[in-house]
Amino acid sequence: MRKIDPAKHRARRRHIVHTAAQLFAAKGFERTTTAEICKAAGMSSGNLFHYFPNKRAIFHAIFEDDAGETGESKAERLARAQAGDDPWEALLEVVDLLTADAMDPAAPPLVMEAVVQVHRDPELDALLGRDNALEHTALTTLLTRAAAAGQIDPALDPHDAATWVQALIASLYSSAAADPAFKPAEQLPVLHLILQRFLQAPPHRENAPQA
Amino acid sequence: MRKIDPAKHRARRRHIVHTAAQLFAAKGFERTTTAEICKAAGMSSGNLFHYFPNKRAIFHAIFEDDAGETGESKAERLARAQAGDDPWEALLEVVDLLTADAMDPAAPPLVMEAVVQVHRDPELDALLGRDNALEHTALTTLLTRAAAAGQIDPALDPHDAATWVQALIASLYSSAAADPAFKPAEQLPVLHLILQRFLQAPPHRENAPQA
DNA sequence: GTCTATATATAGATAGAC
DNA sequence: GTCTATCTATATATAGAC
Repeated sequence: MRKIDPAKHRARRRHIVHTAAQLFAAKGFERTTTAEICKAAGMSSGNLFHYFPNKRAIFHAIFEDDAGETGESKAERLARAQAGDDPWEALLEVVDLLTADAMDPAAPPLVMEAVVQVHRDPELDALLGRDNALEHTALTTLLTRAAAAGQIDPALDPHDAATWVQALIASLYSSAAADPAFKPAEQLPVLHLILQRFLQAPPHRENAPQA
Repeated sequence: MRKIDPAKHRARRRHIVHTAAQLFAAKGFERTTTAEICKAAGMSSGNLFHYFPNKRAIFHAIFEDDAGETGESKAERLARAQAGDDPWEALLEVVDLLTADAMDPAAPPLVMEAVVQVHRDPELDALLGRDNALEHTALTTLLTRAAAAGQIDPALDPHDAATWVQALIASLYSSAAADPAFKPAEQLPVLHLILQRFLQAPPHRENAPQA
């Protein structure tokens, strides 16, 4: 029986998405032409549009949370990291998970491109909004648990703090995208330091600077 | 004598730039057409290109540091804020200066758009690079002085810390651009808190969480 | 599934009258 | 300085053969 081979089809899609992602990262969405994608992926225009209905769909596919052949999806890994017994340790694991992608040189420009496109593309907005909500919920839960366990400043609003943890992680991407000298891997320890000092309960102190 | 009126010419340019900025913020650079800018600015295509050689030049003009009719340029205000006697106070003033623009709803999307365009536009890269270097130098100087005055953690590398202060400020823009629920004005106190805790010398503590 | 060829649209920029 | 009219290029997407 030789119907269509869905595995082959998926692999071909992946190849297109991967090729296009490099181009989108380097040149942006609108300045990357479908002709360039075709050439880089080694196929014709007619064939490319056999796999995707339009250019935008290729961009969306970059951000879809597919599990890959071997590993878990990001949502699954997030759930697992969140499940740890020690809330502070679990928080650090989640942070590591969310910062890992920043080491891929293509990721920061792609994320910036997505932020810019999100206003003009409700479908992408929904897609990334779901991701974002998932992360925010995980962080809020962990921060609440960490506060209850006396590991962080109980005066912090967990919801606001989670938003800022996300913002700090996003800094890794935006700084890398804006400045080639900024290397996420090198800056990770500083990010950890900032998170620790921000979230930690401040002990009593005498000579604090006045804000 | 009725030569050309340079003041009128500048005002007309400003009008175009301001109009275009709103459109670029809402729809991005490439998806905003010169025809739309013409219509919104109330002029013809022929006339628009009498003021600017091309569309990109309009975008550049948004980020040029012109003093406005009345006030100082941003570089001047930065120099003044930097000159204060108390380094910590001066640092806060510089931070306030650099966060002020984030309250304008058009600014965050414009900044994101600029980050994305900077890779494809060496001229814009140079323009924003100068700005960035100016701010970084100011912050590094102040952080060095503050460390010498015992106001912040002397173990921090002033150069790295300055980079992160900039990253934290940039968070205000990128978070606002990515999430409509994020209001920079409301989040400013949290930013100050993070800066204070990050930069402050940490006193000795017993029950710190382990990183 | 893959190709070649092309329809269709729309953009940025210019020419030249007033 | 401002306009109308238009040139030229290029992009996305489709049609239809193999």
